[in-house]
Amino acid sequence: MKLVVTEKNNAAQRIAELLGVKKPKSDKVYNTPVYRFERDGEEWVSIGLRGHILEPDFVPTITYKRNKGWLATPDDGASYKVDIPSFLPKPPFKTKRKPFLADGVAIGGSWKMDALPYLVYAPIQKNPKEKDIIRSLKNLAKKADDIIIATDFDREGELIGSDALSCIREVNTTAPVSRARYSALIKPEITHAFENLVELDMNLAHAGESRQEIDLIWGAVLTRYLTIVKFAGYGNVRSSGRVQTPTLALIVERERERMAFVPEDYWVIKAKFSDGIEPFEATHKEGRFKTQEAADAVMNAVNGAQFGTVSGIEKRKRTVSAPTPFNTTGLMAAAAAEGLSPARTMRLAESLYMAGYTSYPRVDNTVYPSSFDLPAMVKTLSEVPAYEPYCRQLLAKGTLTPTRGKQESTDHPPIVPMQAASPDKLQPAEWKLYNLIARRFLATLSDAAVIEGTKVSVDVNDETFITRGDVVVKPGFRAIYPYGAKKDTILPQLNEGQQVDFLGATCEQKQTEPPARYSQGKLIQEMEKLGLGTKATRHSIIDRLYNVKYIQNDPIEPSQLGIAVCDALGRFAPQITSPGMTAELEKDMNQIADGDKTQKEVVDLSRDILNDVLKELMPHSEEVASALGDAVAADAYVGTCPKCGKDLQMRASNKTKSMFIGCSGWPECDVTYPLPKGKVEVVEEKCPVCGMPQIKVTAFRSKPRVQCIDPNCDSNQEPDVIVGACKACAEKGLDKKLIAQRNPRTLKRFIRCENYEECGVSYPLPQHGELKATEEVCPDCGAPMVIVTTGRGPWKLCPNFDCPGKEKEEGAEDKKAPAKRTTRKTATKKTTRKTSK
DNA sequence: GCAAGGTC
Repeated sequence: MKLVVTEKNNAAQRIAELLGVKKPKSDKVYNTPVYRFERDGEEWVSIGLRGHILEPDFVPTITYKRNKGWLATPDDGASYKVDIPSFLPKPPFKTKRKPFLADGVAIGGSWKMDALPYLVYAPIQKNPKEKDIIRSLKNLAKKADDIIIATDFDREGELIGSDALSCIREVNTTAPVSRARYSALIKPEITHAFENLVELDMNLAHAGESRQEIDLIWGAVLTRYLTIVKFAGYGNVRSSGRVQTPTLALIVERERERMAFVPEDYWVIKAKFSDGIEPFEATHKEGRFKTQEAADAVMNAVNGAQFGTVSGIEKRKRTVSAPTPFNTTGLMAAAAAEGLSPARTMRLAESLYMAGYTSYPRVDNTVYPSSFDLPAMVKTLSEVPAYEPYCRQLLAKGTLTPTRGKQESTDHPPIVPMQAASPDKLQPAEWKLYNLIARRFLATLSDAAVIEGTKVSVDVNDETFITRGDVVVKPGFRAIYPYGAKKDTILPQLNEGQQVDFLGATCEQKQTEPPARYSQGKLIQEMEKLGLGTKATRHSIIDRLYNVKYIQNDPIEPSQLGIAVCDALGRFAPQITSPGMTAELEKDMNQIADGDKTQKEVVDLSRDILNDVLKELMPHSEEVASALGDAVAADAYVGTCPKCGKDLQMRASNKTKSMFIGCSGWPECDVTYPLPKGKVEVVEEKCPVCGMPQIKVTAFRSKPRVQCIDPNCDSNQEPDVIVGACKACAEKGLDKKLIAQRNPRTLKRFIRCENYEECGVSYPLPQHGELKATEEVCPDCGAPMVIVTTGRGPWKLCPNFDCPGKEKEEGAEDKKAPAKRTTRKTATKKTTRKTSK
């Protein structure tokens, strides 16, 4: 039996389909899907892994024996000798604190300062990460006479394959192993790869493994250092890493530029004209006036004028080149403009690739390989009706000359369509992305677009105003690729010397703007430029920075903590804050892949460098600790406590983890304020009514609002509203009112009967928006209807969560989307939207 | 409780 090992399940299935003479049989081995098929009269089976199935970690314990030296004791297997440099003390250790190292030394899992120098040199073992898959793999491997590693064709793929092989070798030491290399899951590629099998490139796998080890060692040592130097409780990890820290540094650097920026005033003058048919606007030719005097002089000069004269019309044609082939970043940027986030785009691209519609989505290359049969690919796309006429035009041109991007590599071709698709075969979002990729491909084979720009000058009392218009005269690639194209701005038909009505001018004062903060999309592009992370990981790196609270908001700004971490590492561990470390690592990995260096050489050197870094960092621990402490306090700072004068801070409840504002003088001072649901930011302006700090609250899908933190402040008082009579009490002959009110402590708004103690009638209410009573009662349950007016307009709703009318609606919805039992809150929301006018 | 890299 021949065993094919792929990186993921979908690839295993697809390869089985493409290689098998008949449809492959889906089977399961210990819950892992496998695919059995027949080829050349032989039995084959393919299994997909789940990316990396092994994970590196430190050996948990090392031991020092007087006569043997340092020994590592891995989780499984015999202990072996370790090179711990002689400058590190041997036990028994003399430290000021309790001796932390005894004969059996826990280093791998130790979060103690004293252990860090040893951690730098701790040996690394590989632990199983996907136990189920490993079990299935071994089970199949026992029976295999031939093993073909068919993981993705890149460095990590080679590593994943070699990890799989080491698992296989534990149960099968003899079966020959070969490697299939392919860069698209299509028949010609796959058959070619399996008819031209090569060897697994162990050097390349070792290059990948050194990346894993260096990332782990540096990441773990620096993360543990930052976390314990100023321990802030479990769940408060201060992380650092080869990719995330330089990325953070980019954000911090941009913030510094913004802080150093001195804005300058300038003035812009715009004038309105009309040719008698339609109005148009023009800007004074000066553009930005540096002084108000200069601007005023122009305003005075044109003041009272009735007419302007068209003093010049310039027409100039310019060409816009066809776009270059898509690599991952190019695709993400173009898709972002169509409303698909980077993460979503990659998910969709992966599934299109898996289904064989498009080529491998994780590429840097932007140059088509010469092996591409471009006319054949265009012919394939002409099966899509919407592209057919354009494809015919392209093919009629004869030779097709594609555009080329700046990045050229041979690992994968740029992202291109592999077969025709149609909107009914794909999910809407998949089709959207396929459409983008297919049209982009056709665009790269097309002529440039020609655009005619018109510049019109209009003089008013010797002051010249200018307006511009654009019209496409030869669409070229624009005919098939409308993305990112500006709409034509068409000017009225004007002639030189023509008189037009002058409808007045306005002068606007503006200020020059500091460099903009990064958006997530821009940051990803910047990371790519610097070689930070991979196409598959950049988005998750940014997420990580959000999670450890180094950065906030979008566009991204650093927190004080983020700035402090960056400063501390920049001073004492500059290697980790610069993208240079990644560049060095890339070089080293290439040398390992080429056989010019060994994995051990590279990793050992990296350990020595980290050792030097740690020697810088450790003596400055107090400094770093206080800088981090101050930064955390600054991030949490809300204002001054009215009772004791200490700082009010954002805090998380120990029990519920929910946020509130509390005094830093606790437990001596017990001042607290509740926080409403949603995203909360402290604003600088104090409450105009009571002078307390204010917060900006952005609740889910609503506009932000600013409010005083003190629930008892007059600005937060909302009169109780009588919304109707209590039906339950009325049935008992009592005349009781239902009152909409807020809990003074939690600020939660709800409706309650004034006789609540006895009847227990209460209804939930939306927390925001102005509330009004109505005369109506709900036809389904008799509860009083209310109107809530938010930024999105007024809604009329029945507040009763258990209203039978809601059951009806939910029931109707359940048929369409079953098993969506929503929480109380969202259920209320859903219905309120429905019943809105 | 760490990293970054795969994949889901």
